[in-house]
Amino acid sequence: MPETEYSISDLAQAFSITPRTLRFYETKGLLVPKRQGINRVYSEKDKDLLELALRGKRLGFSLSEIKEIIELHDTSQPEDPRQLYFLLQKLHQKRKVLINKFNDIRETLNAIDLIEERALAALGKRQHPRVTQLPLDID
Amino acid sequence: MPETEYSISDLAQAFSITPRTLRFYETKGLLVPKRQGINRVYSEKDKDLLELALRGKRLGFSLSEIKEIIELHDTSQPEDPRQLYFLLQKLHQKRKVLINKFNDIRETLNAIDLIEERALAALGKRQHPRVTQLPLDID
DNA sequence: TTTAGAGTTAACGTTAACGTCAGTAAAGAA
DNA sequence: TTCTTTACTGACGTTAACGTTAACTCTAAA
Repeated sequence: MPETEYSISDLAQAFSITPRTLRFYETKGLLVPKRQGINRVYSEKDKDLLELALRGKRLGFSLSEIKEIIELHDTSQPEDPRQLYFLLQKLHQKRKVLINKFNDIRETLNAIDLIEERALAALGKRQHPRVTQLPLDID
Repeated sequence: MPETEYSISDLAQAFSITPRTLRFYETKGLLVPKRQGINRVYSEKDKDLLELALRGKRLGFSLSEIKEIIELHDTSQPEDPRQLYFLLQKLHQKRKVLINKFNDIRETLNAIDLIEERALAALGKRQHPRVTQLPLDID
């Protein structure tokens, strides 16, 4: 299979960002695409990393935090077993941060549910409680 | 019960932020505490709103987005039923945004699980797959 | 052959979210 | 009364994450 490749404006359009953003991410070491002459050529893997990065942004991670995750991705085949131990520890940390964000979401949803309940009650529309269905705490 | 109140530095310490941040939020209309003379006096409700705001920040919401949520909170007892309809619609929107973030978290956790699996496999430590336990999609 | 379109680097501009500093005031301790 | 603590209001500084503009190159079509 002939490995699909993308121009800078291809990716920009696909993810509703600007070429400037991609160039900026490159200066920050997030996505470093190949070059054909002077032009940037993005691989499928680059595209995946970009998707990962944009998810991170939506979750409020800074670009340097996102870079850390991407670097974990790159270091996932370490020669030194101590490198591996370090990697696993880092992964565990990131997982904790994400799970904290998850709990923040739960509690914010609870707050919203509460507002809705009070609003409905204030109108006498004694409706079944809305309660957004999410799982219990994890740690 | 004598309604607990807080000074600006009380709240700052409690949430590991600076007084400057609280004053800044006030200029943005997020938290507008009472005054005793010239000094700010925060109520229990102010404290709750601050907690809500900081959760929002951790989830990557901007201060103006956070202000919207707080305003929903304030408008939750509308006189006009059309106001109520508008409120319910807004609440539904916010819920969607939060659920999108939730799905972003799930997928990022999946990516991290994948890195760990590959790292462990690369070491021959054929361990039980880590797979972070989170619920399925919601919409 | 000119010209339109897409890409490049370099440099300055902008906005959000505070940090920092200067100068002032009130209130209690020494 | 002087000193320290805590708070206040400007006002300017800072950092992250891009936006915008300028000046140039390279194809590809007219």
